[in-house]
Amino acid sequence: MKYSKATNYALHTMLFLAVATPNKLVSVHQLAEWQKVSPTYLSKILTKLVKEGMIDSSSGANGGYSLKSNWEDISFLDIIHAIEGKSSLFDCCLNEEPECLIKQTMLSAEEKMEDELKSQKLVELAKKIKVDI
Amino acid sequence: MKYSKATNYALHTMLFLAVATPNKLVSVHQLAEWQKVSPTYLSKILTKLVKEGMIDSSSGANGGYSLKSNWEDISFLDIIHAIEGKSSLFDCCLNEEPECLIKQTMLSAEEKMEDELKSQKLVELAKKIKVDI
DNA sequence: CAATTACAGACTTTATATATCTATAATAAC
DNA sequence: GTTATTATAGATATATAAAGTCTGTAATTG
Ligand code: SF4
Ligand code: SF4
Repeated sequence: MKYSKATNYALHTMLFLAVATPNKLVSVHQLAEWQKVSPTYLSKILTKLVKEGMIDSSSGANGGYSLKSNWEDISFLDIIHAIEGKSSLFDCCLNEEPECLIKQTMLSAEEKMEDELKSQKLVELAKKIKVDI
Repeated sequence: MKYSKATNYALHTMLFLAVATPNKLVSVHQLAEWQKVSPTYLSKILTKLVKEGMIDSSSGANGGYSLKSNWEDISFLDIIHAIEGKSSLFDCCLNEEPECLIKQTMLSAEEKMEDELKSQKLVELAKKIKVDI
């Protein structure tokens, strides 16, 4: 069980947009070159973020991607959910038996991780990095 | 990102051993039939648990698997680690940059989940289930 | 010895992640 | 309006890992 590389690319891209160029448009070409990944593949990933309403895109010359105006609300969990989906990490055969203790335990542990990821806002990381620089 | 079915089988098996027959030997045949999974596949999984010192096995007629004497210390995390391995869920290209904020955030969230899984002991679940019955 | 059970390794199958290729649509610059 | 630039979509391909099978071996019991 691992986070996918796609999630990794999404997190890095979002932090890049937040730190380096909070307003300007950045092309997938730049982002892909920086992360050493193919532009078409990264494009697929970024399109998911667009559909989740986290970033804007514009076609044409000097087009690219930019954070949406409400970007300061975005958490790590939002980004991860956009790429990995929102279903539980624990799949059991039948999702009947709501009071099953195994399921409860696994879900509650997962919730602890999600709570932490939800509390980590992109904007806070971006601020810290800017101070470092 | 999902927990593997193997982890699911391991958790179910351990709880079965803890609840139903804390002392007696149970064959993989029984365990596999109960979980509707092939015996040879389940056998592979249980061998991992043997190697991690969580259960004992004995060959020969009337052989099978049983919990080890120290089984009351076993947590969910122990079982999961035995099957999924102990490496982090978050893999980034170079594991340099120890102060990287993305990595720190992901690892600390994962730690929250692991802390919860570590606090959930098999024996406590077994007790609750026995009371229910 | 014969039956039963765990263990080991090679192998196959299936599923998913990762990546590529090609074509289309939108926009800006000229 | 034409051309260059950029995002989007869908089909396809490759790589990797999970899931499961098959076969043979070792250990134990009776
Ligand atoms: S017993 Fe619980 S964990 Fe297992 S399959 Fe049923 S609901 Fe899921
Ligand atoms: S920047 Fe941080 S998260 Fe990204 S690859 Fe480097 S260490 Fe890993």
